[in-house]
Amino acid sequence: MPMQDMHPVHHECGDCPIRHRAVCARCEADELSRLEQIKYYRSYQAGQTVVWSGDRMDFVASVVSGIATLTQTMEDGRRQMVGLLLPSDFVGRPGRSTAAYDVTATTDLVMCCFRKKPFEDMMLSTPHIGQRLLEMTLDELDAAREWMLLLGRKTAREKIASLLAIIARRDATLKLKAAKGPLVFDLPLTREEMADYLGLTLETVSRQISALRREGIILLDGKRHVTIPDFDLLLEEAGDDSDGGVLG
Amino acid sequence: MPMQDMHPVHHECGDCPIRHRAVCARCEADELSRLEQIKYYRSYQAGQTVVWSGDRMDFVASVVSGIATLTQTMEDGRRQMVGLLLPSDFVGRPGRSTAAYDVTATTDLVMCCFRKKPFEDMMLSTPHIGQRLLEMTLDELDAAREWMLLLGRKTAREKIASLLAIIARRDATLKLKAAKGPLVFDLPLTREEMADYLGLTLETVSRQISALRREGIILLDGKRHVTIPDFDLLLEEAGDDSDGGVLG
DNA sequence: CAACAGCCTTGACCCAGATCAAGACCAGGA
DNA sequence: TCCTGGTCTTGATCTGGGTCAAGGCTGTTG
Repeated sequence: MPMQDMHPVHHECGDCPIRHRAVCARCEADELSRLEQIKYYRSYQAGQTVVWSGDRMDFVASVVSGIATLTQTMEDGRRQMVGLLLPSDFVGRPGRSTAAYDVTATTDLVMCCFRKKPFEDMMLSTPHIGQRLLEMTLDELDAAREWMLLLGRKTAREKIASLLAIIARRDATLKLKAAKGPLVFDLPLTREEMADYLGLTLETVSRQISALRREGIILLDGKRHVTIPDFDLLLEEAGDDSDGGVLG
Repeated sequence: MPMQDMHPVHHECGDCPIRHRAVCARCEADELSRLEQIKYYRSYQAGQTVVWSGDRMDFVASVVSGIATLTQTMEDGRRQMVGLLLPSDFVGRPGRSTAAYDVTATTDLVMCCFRKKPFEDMMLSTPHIGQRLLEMTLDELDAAREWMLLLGRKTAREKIASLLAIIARRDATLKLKAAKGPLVFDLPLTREEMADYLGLTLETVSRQISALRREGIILLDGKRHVTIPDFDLLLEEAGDDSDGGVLG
């Protein structure tokens, strides 16, 4: 086993199986080494497609670095993003052999993969992993339902504000930053990708971002670099009551 | 144990824990009797609220008969349905003590409940149940993602056609009916509830249903009784490519 | 350097679906 | 029997966001 693939039992690395760091507290060296044996890495360049909907997909994976999206496309080309995968998020479904969505790398992407069959075997023999996976899936379901409220009932302005809040919050979480003070980050999505996320056109996305900038709710440096001087102000525009975190 | 609560190991009843009939093939009499000991029934009238979002919820449950909905509401009253629960569907989240959504009975409803603590204990000692729950949650996540495509990108007409297709399909499944021939069923939702499902207003729902009726794609007897002479014709209007089942 | 390609912005106009309003239908209660 | 309230339909009008079109900005390639 190469050096960089070894780590202690209670490691904190981002490439662990199904956010493995959260499981480690109770896991055994034995489990870990079994996971080590079936894992491998894959890298993709920004814009590359990981799998197409309907393709055979014989692995599950977790995002190590970079950002990936899940999208659905109708025959006439209308697209809807249905998942946004940030580092530590899980991709793939145990018990299914073909991908249900297009998976695309929107930035350079590294994933930690597990061949499906051995992974499923491990799930059977190691209840922790299944439990952790259930927890993560339930979180994703909650996020999807928050997203449904956004798609069905929010205005364009509220949609943009919500998306910026989601990205800002997740970015702050990843950086382990304190909640207060202005938030600064780079948008990981193009205007078109944001439109696909929000059920809008890219023109509307552009217009609403310009409006928020004009009104001082966000600051823009270039097209991607965002500063949020007052997060509460942004949340007000988003129309959220609960400010529970929403993820991909 | 009262007579009506006893059943053989490979029963087919609809009130079983987390669609228990699907687990039975591999479950033991022992497990079953433990489940029997922690289960109880609750009934609600049409229109009654089961729990409000934010309320304490110390049970998980599966729908025995009738229909329930999960909805989210914004402060100004905009509502979005985020789940439609038909018989055998599961409600509640292990590991969370308050409800995240309003749960409402839209028809008379019977649920088979399990107090949360003993249910969670059982999950730990009985891997089957956790596995089955993971499977069901993944199905729900897929359904939610299909729903997101509907909310974000479909026209009003496509939304209505999709909803009718979903209800017709699930209804046929519950009745174990053959796929061919005209489908006949009663709409379990008011126009307003359909609107909340689809991210539309009730007027638009009404107009689009009228349009589909005028064009012979559906037949209406009264306001609720629907006949679909040709299911494929309906699917065409729905704009679906995959005709995989979508559920609540 | 110019030419080009991606990405983004802004304007002008249009239309699907929201909003506002009026009434139809139907079941239940007095 | 007539009310009454809930549900549904239909019409008239309005508007948020889509569509079409014309550039602007920036980085890359020759």
